This record gives sequence, C-alpha cells and structure tokens, in this order.
Amino acid sequence: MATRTKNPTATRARILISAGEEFRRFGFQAARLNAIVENSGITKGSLFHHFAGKDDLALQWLQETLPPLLDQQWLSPLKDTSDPIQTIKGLLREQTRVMESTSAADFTGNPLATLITSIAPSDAALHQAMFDLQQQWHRALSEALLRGQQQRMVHSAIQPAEEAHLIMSMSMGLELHAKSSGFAVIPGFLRSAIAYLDTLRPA
Amino acid sequence: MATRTKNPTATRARILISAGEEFRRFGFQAARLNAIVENSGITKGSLFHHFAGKDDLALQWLQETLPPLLDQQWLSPLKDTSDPIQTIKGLLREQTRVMESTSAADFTGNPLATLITSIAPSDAALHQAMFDLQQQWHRALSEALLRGQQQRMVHSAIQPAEEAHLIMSMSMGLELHAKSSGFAVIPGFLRSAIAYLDTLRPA
DNA sequence: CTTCCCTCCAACCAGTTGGTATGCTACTTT
DNA sequence: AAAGTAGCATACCAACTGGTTGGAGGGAAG
Repeated sequence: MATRTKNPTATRARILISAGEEFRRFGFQAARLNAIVENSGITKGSLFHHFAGKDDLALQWLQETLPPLLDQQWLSPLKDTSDPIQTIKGLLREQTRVMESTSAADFTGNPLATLITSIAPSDAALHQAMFDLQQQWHRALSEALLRGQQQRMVHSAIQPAEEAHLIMSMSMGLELHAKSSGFAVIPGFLRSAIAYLDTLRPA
Repeated sequence: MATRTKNPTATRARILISAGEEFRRFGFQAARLNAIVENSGITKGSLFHHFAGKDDLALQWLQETLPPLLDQQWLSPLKDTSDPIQTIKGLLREQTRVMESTSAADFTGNPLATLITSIAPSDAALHQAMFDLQQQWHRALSEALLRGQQQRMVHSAIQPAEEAHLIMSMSMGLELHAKSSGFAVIPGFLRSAIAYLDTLRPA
C-alpha cells in the first residue's frame, strides 16, 4: 500500500506540472506536447488517457492552477485590506521580487502576461478562461479601491474600475518590458508606479 | 520594362510583408514558414534564396520594418515637442485608436508587445534587436520629459528615465489587457493614464 | 548570339508535430 | 477467484516543420 505502482491522481498532477512549465515558458501555441511528456517522465499514452488533447490539457491546467495562483497573489491580499493602495504597492513589489529571483529563462511573475499573447482568439474555450481570470482580477482591484474610498484612504474623485485597468496593464506590461529590456528597469518602474499610486490618495 | 518577370527587390519585399503579417499575428516561434510562403505567392526556394532561414528572416524584418514604425509612432513626435506630456497623451490615444480600428484577429498597436513574449532569450540576435528598439524608445521618452522639465512643462522632481519605464509598460500592457479583456477596457484605461500623466505636471 | 550568372521554382528531405491503435498490468468488483 | 476496467506504455501514423536540392528561365555583358 505504501508504494502504488498505479496512481492516477499523482500522474495527472505530474503531467499538469510539466505542462505548466512548458506553457509558461513557450506559451500555448509553441508548447510541445512531446516535451511535456518527456520531462514529466510519463508517456504519451498516459497523457492522452488523462486529457483529450493539447487544448484540453491547456484548459484544465489553466482552470486548475491559475485561479489559486491569482487568488493567492492578488485576490486574497486585496480581499480585506482597508488600505488598498498600500496593498497594491506591496503586490507590485512582490511581483518584481519573484521576477528577479527566477532565472531569465523561466520567468513567472504574472503568468497571465506570457499566456495572453499565445492564445489565439479562435480558441474559444481558452480565451474565455483567460477572460474570466482577468475579470476576477479587475473586480478584486475595483472593489478594494472602492472600499478604500469609503474609508477615506483613496481619493473620492477617482473611478476604481478605470484605475484598475491601468494597474493591470502596468503589471502585465512590466513583464514584457523587463523581459526584453532586462531586470535593470525594475527599480525605476517600481518607484514611478508607487508615485502614481500615491496620487490616488486623498488630497 | 514595365513588367519584369524577375525582380529580386520586389519579391524580397513581398516576402517581408507576408512575414511581417505572420510574425505580428503569431509571434516568432509559432510563425509558420510555409504560411509566409503561401500567402506571399512566392515559393520556398525563393525565400531561402533571399534569407538564410527563419531566424535571419525574422531578424531582417525586425531591423528593417520596425525602426521606421517606432520612429513614426513614437520617436519622431517626441523629438521636438516642448510639451511632452501632451504629446504622450496623444500617442496613447493614437495607439488605442489603431487597436480599435484593426480587427481583433490581426492586431497592431504596438508591435513590440506581441513579439517580445515569443522571442526566446536564447535567440541572441533577435533578443538584441528587440533590446535596441526598446532602448531607443526609452531614450526618446526620457529626453522628451527632460526637455519638458527644462521648459517648466514637467514637474522638476520626477525622474524622466524612471517614468519612461512606467509609460512603456503601460503602453505594452494595454495591448495584452485589451487582447484578453476586450476593447471595452480602453476608455477606462485611457482616462486613468491621462490622469496619471497630468500628475507629472508642475504643481 | 553566346555565355554566364542571378533569380526563381518544384520536388524533395529528415525531423517533429499532435494524435492513435493496441496491448500489458495492476486494481476493483462481484 | 474470475472477470472487468482503469492506468499506463509501446509503437505507430499522417500531416506538417524548417531546410535542401538541381535545374529551368530570363537578363545582362561580351
């Protein structure tokens, strides 16, 4: 009982992990099924037993591992904060910390950035899944800012929903910018972003 | 003379155009050489006569067609402006205008965004070319803001080089954000971005 | 008008892609 | 204990990938 030779849930998990690495590195289109199989230690037959195909694999991975990540990285910290601006500053700092600590090859800070470009709009299911994640993120930001306004921690004149769009763009844009311009841009970006966030404070 | 059956520069140009469409749509890795050949009307042999391979094709296209575009879209307008903040507002507006006018499938607003994710850091030449473009862009923004400071059109306390990083991230991030969340996010983003830019004005 | 070379093409190549067909093996069920 | 099924592996496939090849056809120089 200690060592099971057949362990479906475990192999499924191993596939998802390997797939996640591949998807994050190369995006969806350029991800190679063979590579996923190879460095997960399992075989193609096993993969196709658990998943219907590449699309299904991507979709299940996306739905299963990204929401918890988003929740942990953004939704949950924003949930109960009374000072959203301070929280957002911290989250951006955290994102850059993760970016700097991972090697340039891998790259994870905000997984959404890498994936969006590689998902064709024709992949309806995948596109929809990404859309949902973005919407959750936007909602969390908007609501946190709104609560901040009620507590007089955020300037009353700003539009939470609109600022949220800018913050999301900043966060994802940084991933691209740092990827091509190098990590040296991070400190400067961070200072400017924080200065911007401070302008959202009450006068 | 009017119709040359053999016209090297013309065929080369046709290949580059077709390649550009493919690269912009799918990025570098996922771009298919066969597709480029197919809808340019020329043949594989011809392509490999003019270019050494996929890498070379991408590199030449990148070096030949992107700098003029960047120059026209960003560098040139920033070159002589005395009110950089106003100019940047206009450029962001212009970017969103282009995004909204192109179909969702194609997509061009800031070509850099789509490409960066698809270029592996291992592709030294391509990576370098992208790096150079980013640096030119950053330089133009920094210098414009600096001149703005000298003319008392920009707050003297800000760091032009650092704000430039934020602006670049915003611009590229918007491409991703709009691609997955839809064009409806553009107006909100734009208003917030403009409000942010106004905070860079002298007190 | 011949020679020569540049441009271009059709057919082809080995390797890889996502995806199957088919069994063996372990576990569960009755 | 027999039978059935879920989990996994091997070998395979057609289609497509980037890349090659040998030569045809036209332009320019002698």
